Amino acid sequence: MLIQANFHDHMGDAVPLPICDAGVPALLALARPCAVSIYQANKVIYAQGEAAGPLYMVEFGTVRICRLTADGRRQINTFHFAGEIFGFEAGDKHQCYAETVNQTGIRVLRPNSPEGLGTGMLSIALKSLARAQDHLLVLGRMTAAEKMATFLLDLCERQDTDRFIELSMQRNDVADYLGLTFETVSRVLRVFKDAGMIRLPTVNQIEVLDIASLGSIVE
Amino acid sequence: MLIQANFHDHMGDAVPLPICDAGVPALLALARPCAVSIYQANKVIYAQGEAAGPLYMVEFGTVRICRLTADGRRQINTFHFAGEIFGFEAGDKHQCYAETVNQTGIRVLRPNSPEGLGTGMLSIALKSLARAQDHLLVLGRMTAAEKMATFLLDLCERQDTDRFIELSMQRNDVADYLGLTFETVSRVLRVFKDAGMIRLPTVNQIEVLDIASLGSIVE
DNA sequence: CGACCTGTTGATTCTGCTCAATCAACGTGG
DNA sequence: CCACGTTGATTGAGCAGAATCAACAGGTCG
Repeated sequence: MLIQANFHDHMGDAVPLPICDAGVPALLALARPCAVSIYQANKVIYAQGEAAGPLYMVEFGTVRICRLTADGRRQINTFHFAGEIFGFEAGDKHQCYAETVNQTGIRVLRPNSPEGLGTGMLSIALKSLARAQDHLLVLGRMTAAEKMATFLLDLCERQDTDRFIELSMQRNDVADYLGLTFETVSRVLRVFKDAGMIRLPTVNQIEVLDIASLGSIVE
Repeated sequence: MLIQANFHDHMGDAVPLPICDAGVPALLALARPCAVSIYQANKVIYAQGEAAGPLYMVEFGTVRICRLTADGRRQINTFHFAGEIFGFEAGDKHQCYAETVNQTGIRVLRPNSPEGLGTGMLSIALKSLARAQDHLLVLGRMTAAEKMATFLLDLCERQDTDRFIELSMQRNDVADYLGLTFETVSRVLRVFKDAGMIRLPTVNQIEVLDIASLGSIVE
């Protein structure tokens, strides 16, 4: 079991490990291979306002990219899972902050040419943009049930399963991702369960029983 | 006055004009200079699902980038004003559609190198991403008044004024941009007016009387 | 003039939030 | 081993903010 660490600790306590396996995607051959750091849960990878620089790749675990309002409300823009890349910014400062959700391995990608990773980076940035645009529709125009169904279907796709979802984040994170409260997340899951669409074997597992019905909620 | 055209007409009826002024920004010197097309209001520039290809630059007027849910609810992701560039996509198909809001001049930018506009395009894509991320926080975690105040302040910045806003879009567009109904937009504007923060000389003009108070709503 | 469109305003409804109690899982310390 | 505290999840009751439904006003165009 993971040792739950204090919430807002910084990356200083990450444990850098000299793991350098050769299985890095071809896209990223341009970057200098770097060690993987292992972070415990709820550790800050970079903070809002911090100087932006390197890119990061998730080796295992889950990362959340967040923003806060002045009075502390939080919006999670995206979750990143194994194999995904994050950390690019328009300006020279991070306007979002990145944290680990659970125990997570992160590889730093330092471009070895001054102008960055070039074409590969553009393609990744455009994918991020597409994902953000998808999410705008969800946040702006969907009901709680539609948001939740969209989220579950997205997880199914990204975890490459049509039945068993491992939920690495907790209700609070899901709520802040979908623009809801954690109570509403809980209630909607119950509705889906009562409708026979899902099962909840444990708190962190969701078994999808009727993917078609979930799909029909989103339409 | 503009001639209001039918809603979902396609770009076939755009009037291509052979205007080729030399004032194109340095960033875009890589693109073949093209003619400017003049569109009337509410014309489709590209449709959802259509093959993505060229970039577009707004010469004058306003463009909205939209998505629809299956049952017709609309989310406007961004508005684009003069000088701004839009039209890039992650895949080979447009996942959003672009329409003119009012009479608008659009220059098509066809990259003359096969891999596109390169570094310049990355920088533009990252700005779009940053804008989308800002908007996620607005849609997910702000109240109607906060959304509206954020929108007005954003318009002030982008129109480079701290008093007189020319509102090129109508209430319905603002609502679909902020994830509200047009009635709510109307009501919130009235609240701001009654509070002495703004004046509404005409339906399409907003004079900001107390920018500090607007700012304090957003915090 | 009448038809239509956009915007404003009012009345009512309802979705999702707030506040609060309870429960289960887990760890700690006597 | 059990009492206790903590944390995350569930559930309930009541409320509030925004949506919906509806009426109406002002402007434009045929």
